[in-house]
Amino acid sequence: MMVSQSLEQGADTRRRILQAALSAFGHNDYDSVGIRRIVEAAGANIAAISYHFGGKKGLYLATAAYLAENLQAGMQQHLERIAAATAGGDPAQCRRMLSELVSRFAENLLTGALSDDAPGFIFREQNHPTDAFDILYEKLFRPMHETMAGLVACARSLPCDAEETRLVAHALLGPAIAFRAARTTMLRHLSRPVYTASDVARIKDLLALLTASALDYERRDAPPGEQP
Amino acid sequence: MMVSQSLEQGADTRRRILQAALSAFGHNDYDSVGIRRIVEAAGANIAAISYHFGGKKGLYLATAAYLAENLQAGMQQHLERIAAATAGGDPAQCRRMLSELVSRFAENLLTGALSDDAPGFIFREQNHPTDAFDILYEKLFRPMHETMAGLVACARSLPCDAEETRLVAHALLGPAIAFRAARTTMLRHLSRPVYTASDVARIKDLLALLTASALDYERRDAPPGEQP
DNA sequence: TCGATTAAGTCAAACGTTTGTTTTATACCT
DNA sequence: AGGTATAAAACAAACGTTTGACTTAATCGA
Repeated sequence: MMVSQSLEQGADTRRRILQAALSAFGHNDYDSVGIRRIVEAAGANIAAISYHFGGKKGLYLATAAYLAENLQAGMQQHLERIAAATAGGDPAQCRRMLSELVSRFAENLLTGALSDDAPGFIFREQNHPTDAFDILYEKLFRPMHETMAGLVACARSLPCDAEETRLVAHALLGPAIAFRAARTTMLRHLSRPVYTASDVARIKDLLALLTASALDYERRDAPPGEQP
Repeated sequence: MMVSQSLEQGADTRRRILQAALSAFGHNDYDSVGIRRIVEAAGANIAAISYHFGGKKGLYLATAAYLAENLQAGMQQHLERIAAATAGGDPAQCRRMLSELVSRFAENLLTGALSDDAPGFIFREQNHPTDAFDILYEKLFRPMHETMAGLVACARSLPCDAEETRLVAHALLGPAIAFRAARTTMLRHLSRPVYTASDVARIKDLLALLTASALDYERRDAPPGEQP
């Protein structure tokens, strides 16, 4: 246990501070969070922030990168699997995968390991973009959108980069976003303090159905039989 | 102009401060906004906040009430008209009104008079509810949700207070919310700095179609003819 | 292998600035 | 006179940052 104590001690402190910072910045605004509370929660010293991250702003950006990498790790496998399957080009399968992806996206937002800290960070960056937004966009939003757009394009026989494709892909993620971004409102509608496990299950199933049905927009007057 | 100068002067200062506070709290976090900047923008003195609102927290709550009243004023007419028509109980008409309401909701979020300031305020209260959330919920979220739930219940022949009804009503607002809450992301997807007028028009039309189509969830295998 | 040197990391203390709030004083109109 | 409103100044508290001393581990020359 004595080998390379100082070699890893710095990295450990860095990680503890990042974890504390993610929790703090996820639940409170940037200016509401004092670096004193962060280092206190991390069991470190105030000067550690200036030393390891160059200051509070540097810590914030490092936290964004830390968050992006952790979230990306939990999604990349699904996105890659879907991208591989999309190459086939079967619309029916793309519709199924779209429902599954939206459902899984909702689950990550509602019960994922980072579902407590990440949304607060992300939604703040949407309203008040800083340099952290670029990190989140490249590592999270863009890959997610590209995958969604690919599925929508396949399912609706549209060009991948068509404006309609992008709008639909974004809109289809809306319901899942709403259950997390407006969680407090939804919970008050349900007269409930938190989402229960069965709530999440019902939401997931409902979103899968709504997604599949919404994909048929502008086609409701078409013949009922399911053809490619 | 000389009558009751001091009687209205106080109210004027109050209103100017509220307007400046709404703009400030809508674009920046609570702790990022200094009361000195607010009174500077409002052309008032620092002590005016303590005098008129009892402090910064009192100003924030007053701003929430001010925002809620202004937003409510722009929606109540539509909600009342819809509520009156819903009493008829025609599912086909309810579906039409649902699409129209979602479309109008999106327009308010994207181009309304308060679309600059309000969303930032609202989304922050969703992530970090304070006493201001209760004000917003009672005056905005609950009436909107009740109307949506009523339309969904009528369109799908469900009880008004059924859990499914509430979930669907919330989910159907999701796409509109996504185009504003994740506006920065969507704009980057479109390689555009701001939504153009035609963007908003396309989004409105698309959301109306998606809403109508999504309402047919779990029924796609049913006979195509439209029956009550 | 020993002693000196360098670098990394942590720590308590103090820096100057800014925060929201309060106090004190001054006009203004009834 | 008396309440209303604004103004300037001062308040303690908290902010992010910096400083210099201290410990520890690794490196180097002899």
